[in-house]
Amino acid sequence: MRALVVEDDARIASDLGTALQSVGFRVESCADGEEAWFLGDTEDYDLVVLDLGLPQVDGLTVLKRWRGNGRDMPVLVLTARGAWTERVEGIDAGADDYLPKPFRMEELVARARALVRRSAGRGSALQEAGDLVVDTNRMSVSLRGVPMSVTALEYRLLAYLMLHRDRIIAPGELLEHLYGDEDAREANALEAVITRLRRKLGPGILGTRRGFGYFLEPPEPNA
Amino acid sequence: MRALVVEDDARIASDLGTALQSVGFRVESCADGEEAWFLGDTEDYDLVVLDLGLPQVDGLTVLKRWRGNGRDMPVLVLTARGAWTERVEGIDAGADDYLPKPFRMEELVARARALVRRSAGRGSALQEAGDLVVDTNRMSVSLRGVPMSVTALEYRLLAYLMLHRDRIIAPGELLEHLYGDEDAREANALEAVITRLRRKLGPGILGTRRGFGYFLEPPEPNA
DNA sequence: CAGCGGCTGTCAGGCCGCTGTCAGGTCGAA
DNA sequence: TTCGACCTGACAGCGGCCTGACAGCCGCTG
Repeated sequence: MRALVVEDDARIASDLGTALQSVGFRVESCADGEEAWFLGDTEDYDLVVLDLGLPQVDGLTVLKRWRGNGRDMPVLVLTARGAWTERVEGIDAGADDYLPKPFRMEELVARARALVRRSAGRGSALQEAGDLVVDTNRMSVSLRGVPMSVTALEYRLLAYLMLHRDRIIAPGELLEHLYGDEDAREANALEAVITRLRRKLGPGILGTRRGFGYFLEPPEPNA
Repeated sequence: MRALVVEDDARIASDLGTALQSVGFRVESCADGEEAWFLGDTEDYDLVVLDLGLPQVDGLTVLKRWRGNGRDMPVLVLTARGAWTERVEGIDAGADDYLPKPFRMEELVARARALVRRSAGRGSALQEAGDLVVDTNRMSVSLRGVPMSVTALEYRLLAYLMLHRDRIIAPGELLEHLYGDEDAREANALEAVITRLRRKLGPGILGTRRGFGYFLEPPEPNA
């Protein structure tokens, strides 16, 4: 999961970053609206946490621009306390959820995860695809009801494929998701993870489309 | 367990603090409504003890603000004796329990623990997970029916794992709940506690998921 | 005040599982 | 058949985690 934190208060931004990281997000952040607008428009995030009071360009303006350009990632807006009018404007601008400042980090995390799940079209902590079940609470995976042990990296890979099980994920996107671009790895690192995962999962689960990327096989209609 | 005491009388606040600490709470306190409102909104408490007569902002107002912001932690309100109108207002504001001043410390402690248990969705003071039983009344732990002695820190760690036994707890979250962020410790401090606990508990109770965190092993299905 | 013992954080050392890299091998597409 | 994308077994390094030792702190005791 890739998250963008747009927040000009360095301390809050840092807290947000660590909180989101601790539940599996890879977090990037920026402090002003201009950069936020650029990043949100060019990069692909699974979640954006957006503070409204920003230097240069107001958060609401940024949000409107994104939506105007057809960007539909879930956006969680941080509003000032009691700023009732901001909420209404936020709704119009296309925010997905709100949190008044100051807020509890746990609540933000809970809402963030709910947003991501909702945006993927599922509401449960248990995500299923065919024989595969991923429990985001226990961070565990089970296959045909049998729990299996996966490493941290394997888990993140599986969870990401699970969330986007309706499309094919390019290797570059997976590398981006697993490592980020600051400490990038060779493509072979990803292939190694895939191989190890397949050894555990068995055939017919994790598929490849040569030249395109990886995907989770749809459940068998028979049996 | 983390508790916030909101009380402007320094002596009462001090007594409350020691009483709650003696039954296992990590206590923070503040003396005016403004700070209380901020703390209750930003920090995560398992219990709040709230006096209504406060400088700056009235306790009821603080409580209403919390609830208005969706904070649902259990709040125990201290009312002046015979001020039954305050109770009615308190109910509307969203208090969970009341205690008229002056009160006996034992009663407050009992109600406080009952509140915490209720909010955790477990009605009993006895929490069980497999062979392990934690008695939050006596602050005692027993293993396979045999009582065992644990230190204060070990107890708090166990009680927290017990309360969240359905998921994996990241080391950062445990550090946060054992120490708070104001006097943070290195991760190794937590590891030391874990090691000492495991030495007492024996194998198969306190598990590790490398890269994720710690958890209580589910009970053995076989006898 | 000195001594003592329990509790706990820090340090240093070590183990071992995880993971990236490498060197091939395999397979599909044109 | 050729090329390149992809797979895979082996291996080494890293780092998460564990643990024994030690010292500081604190309450208790004489």
